[in-house]
Amino acid sequence: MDGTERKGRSRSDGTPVRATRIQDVARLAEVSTATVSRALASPDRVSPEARARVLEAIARTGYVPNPAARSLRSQKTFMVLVVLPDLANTFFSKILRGIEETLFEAGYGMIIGDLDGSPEKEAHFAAFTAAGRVDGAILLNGHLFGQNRAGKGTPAKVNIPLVALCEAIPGADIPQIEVDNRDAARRMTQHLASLGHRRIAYVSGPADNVLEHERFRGYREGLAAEGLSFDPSLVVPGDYTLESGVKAGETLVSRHERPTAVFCTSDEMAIGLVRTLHSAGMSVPEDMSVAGFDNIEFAAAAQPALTTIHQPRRELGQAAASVLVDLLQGREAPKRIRLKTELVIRDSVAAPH
Amino acid sequence: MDGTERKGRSRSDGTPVRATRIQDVARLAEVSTATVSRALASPDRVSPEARARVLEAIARTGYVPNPAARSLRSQKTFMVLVVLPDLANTFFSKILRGIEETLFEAGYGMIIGDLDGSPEKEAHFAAFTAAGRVDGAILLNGHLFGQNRAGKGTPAKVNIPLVALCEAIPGADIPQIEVDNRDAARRMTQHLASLGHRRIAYVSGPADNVLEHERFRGYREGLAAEGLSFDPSLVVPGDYTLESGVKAGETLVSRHERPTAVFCTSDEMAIGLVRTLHSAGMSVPEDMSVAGFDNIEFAAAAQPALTTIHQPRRELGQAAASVLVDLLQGREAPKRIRLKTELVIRDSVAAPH
DNA sequence: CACCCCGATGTAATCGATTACATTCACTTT
DNA sequence: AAAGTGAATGTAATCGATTACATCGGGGTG
Repeated sequence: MDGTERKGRSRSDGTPVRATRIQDVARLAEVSTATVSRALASPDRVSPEARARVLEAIARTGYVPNPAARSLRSQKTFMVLVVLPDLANTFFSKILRGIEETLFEAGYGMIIGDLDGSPEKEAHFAAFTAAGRVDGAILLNGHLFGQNRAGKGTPAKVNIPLVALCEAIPGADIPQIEVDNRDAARRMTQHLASLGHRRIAYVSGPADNVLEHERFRGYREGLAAEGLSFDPSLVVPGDYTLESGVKAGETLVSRHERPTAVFCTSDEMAIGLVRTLHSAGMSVPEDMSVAGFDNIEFAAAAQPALTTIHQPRRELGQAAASVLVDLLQGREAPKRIRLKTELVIRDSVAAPH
Repeated sequence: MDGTERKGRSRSDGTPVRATRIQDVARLAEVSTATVSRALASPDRVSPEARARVLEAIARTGYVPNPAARSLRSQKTFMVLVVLPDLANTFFSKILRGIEETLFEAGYGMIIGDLDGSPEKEAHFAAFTAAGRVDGAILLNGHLFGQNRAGKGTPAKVNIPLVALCEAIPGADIPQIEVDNRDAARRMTQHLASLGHRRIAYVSGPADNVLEHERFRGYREGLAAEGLSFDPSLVVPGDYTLESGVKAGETLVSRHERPTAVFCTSDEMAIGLVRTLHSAGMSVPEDMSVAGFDNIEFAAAAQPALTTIHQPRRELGQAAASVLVDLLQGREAPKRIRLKTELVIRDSVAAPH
């Protein structure tokens, strides 16, 4: 041993081990710390021999650069924040997987911010971002960090690349990744009409939802394209939850003149609605066809298996992450990406009796 | 203006804004940086007047400490890594929510590591952890970072607090948070028996799964407690997936002497099994009772609504996070926490016909 | 041969907060 | 009154990597 302390291995006494530093590597490779750093960051700026010695030393010591130091100096964290309203919702978690995947490949880590409906948390994550703990963020919540809300104190300005995913953020000038909701709703409506349905009900999402507007527009366009007139009494309000589907079902069952088909703008609502119909002694699709939206896991397992619209969730996540990475690395990125959906035909829809 | 540059607000020209530093606050409050730091970290070590001036200056500038600098100096990141096998699985995402919640309250951020079955990613996250990017980790994957695997190079030793959640890690000396699987399985088995069922089938999880062993043990104990003998032919292999439930259903339907009740060790399998029974013209619970495990979201929405065992997922996450935070802050923490499950009685189980 | 250029490398400033150590000053103790 | 005590604060070293600038030496050019 050469007397200079600081080893990478654990000592026999209980002294806490200190990680190898760039200096240790430099000493071992008999070069300066600058050369070590360069050998890693821009290999073509050092001679092949030096590079080889450095790599050898790194392998021997198991050196890993200290991210805090690196980040302090270079103002980069290689971390991305993903903000979403509800982590427990499968719809999001599949998207998250796509995001994580792509970020991982690009060398970025993913930090999750679950808002849980709390504005306090939203503010926290905004501050978090402003503090420079992440290089960029993906927003799944349809808000821009309470930017335009009445908040206390100086609303820390967020100056890093942002990407909006799924939920559009009105008025924000950031790239948006989404599914073509209008087109999807139109296609489903036309699918129902093409089977012979004339009275097609629509169970909506929350009225203030941007997605909802698009889907509703698609529904009306679909009706028009098939020469059907729009009947406001066939629109039943919902909020994407299973419970609201149950309620919508009750509304429809109590009607004199029932629709022959119902287009629900979420699978959960469709499943709730089917349940109500069953309780009322009706069967699906014989007495009424029911279509959903999203193609969640259980759409296929439901009884009857649900005809619905598949959203490419993993791909949505990948696309958003990939746009963000482009922005982070100074490349150009499209302002808007619209992914295609797919009509998934199963058993809950049939021709009217 | 006093000539010293560096403001917190944006300049009219396009110069990128630099965040306020502790020095800016110190100057404004007319104290040293040390006093600012102390005013934040240990308020009782500075005079009330100084503290007030510092807080005032912080409020005016919107100062947020630079985490990289703080972390470099203090060797703390206030980040926790959560490693799990599949982010898209609802079972995990609800747990995640509990974790995030608790970590958030304690001031920690959550980084997600989705393994996705790739050993490469596992190694990456191990290195990630070893590099000191997080203060601790929660493992949901039943592995200890490939610690005892044949890997290339020096396997970076992980020296930070770890907590195992749900999946036990055999031989690892780290705190474990789990549900009492054995007790739960025993209770469900006894519930079925108490309704009069004598032939109770068991659809298992993967044979090498620690949880599975516990549940199987509980099943046998339940039988014994009710004076029923164990019949190996009533054990059908599964792997927790819906598809394996479908298969298990086919196996059972083809039997001469069918069981009157089936206990599936996951809800997904139970749902798949019910589907097969329906296709075979049988009805549940009239012709056969079916019970699940986990109480996933759709257990209640399934047709018939599934009798199952509820795992307190959010609480599991909270407990794990809270144990980890205790460890991180140098407090004592229990070596093992077992949360109680709940028997959820719905419609898929009834007395035999 | 003198000069310039360029690639390879080293030296040391820098990022921003924490904290060991030093200093100051008011007040108590003997 | 001298000395000691302790609270409040300041000075500057420190964490570890990056990188602007300096240096060195070899090869090409006039």
